[in-house]
Amino acid sequence: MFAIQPTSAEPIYRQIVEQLRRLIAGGQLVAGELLPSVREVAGFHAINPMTVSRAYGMAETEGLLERLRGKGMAVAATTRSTATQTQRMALLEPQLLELSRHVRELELPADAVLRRLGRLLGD
Amino acid sequence: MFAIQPTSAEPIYRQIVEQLRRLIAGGQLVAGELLPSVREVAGFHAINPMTVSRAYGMAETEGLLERLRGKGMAVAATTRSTATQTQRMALLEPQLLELSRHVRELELPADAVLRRLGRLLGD
DNA sequence: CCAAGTGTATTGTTGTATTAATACACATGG
DNA sequence: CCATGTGTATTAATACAACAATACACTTGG
Repeated sequence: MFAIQPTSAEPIYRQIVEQLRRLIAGGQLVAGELLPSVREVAGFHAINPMTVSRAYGMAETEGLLERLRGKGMAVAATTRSTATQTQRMALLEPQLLELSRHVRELELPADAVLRRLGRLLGD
Repeated sequence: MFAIQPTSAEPIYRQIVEQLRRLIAGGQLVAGELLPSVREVAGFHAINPMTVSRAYGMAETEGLLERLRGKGMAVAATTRSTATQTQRMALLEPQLLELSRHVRELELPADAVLRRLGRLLGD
């Protein structure tokens, strides 16, 4: 039901869109699957329904979702259920670049960072 | 002279503050060192002097910088020149946590991510 | 058929964040 | 001494996010 942090600086509607991008690319949401309704999500997180609608609308424009009139929003059929690993890695690239810039500014040794990340990734 | 991207969603003043935090913690800016003046930075990047001043002001409040009246801003003397590696790693932690959440959502294998990051870090 | 469920367009309001424009107080240093 | 350099207080302009309250078009399912 989406991990939303209403306090974050990241706008809520964008948190939802970006999460949709990753969950669909990763295959945790499969083509045709019906999403929780705008009012469900809004009620659960105590946010405005229009905020969720906005996120869904952007995801539709992006081709991630499609609107089933009267039923709700579903994962678009045109989306190949799971993107290739290379495609999924590409979604991570900007974040990795920013991270490595920060590592350099902090003058941290690469292996220490890699060890810590490895542990976080459950390895 | 700071790496600023005026187009980024990240506010300019915060880009500066966070960069100061890392450069000081990493030891690339040493205690007592004089920073480029507000107008120098603003002119160089074609941004408003007040934006730079705001960043400097916040860094002073945070104890990173101190104001030398009539001369400018300098790296605070109280700052131990270089933080311990553990302290520097802590500054990276939030970013690592967000990254690992995205990796899970994308269902990417840990070793692929670690290999890519390793390459970006110059191995 | 029709109540109840979809998403959404519309309008207005509120609160906040960011940046800009301007003018000011102050210290330096030849 | 005073031109020149600091940083900054103040005010305003702009944009954006989120909320609120409706009303609407549509489909489903009993």
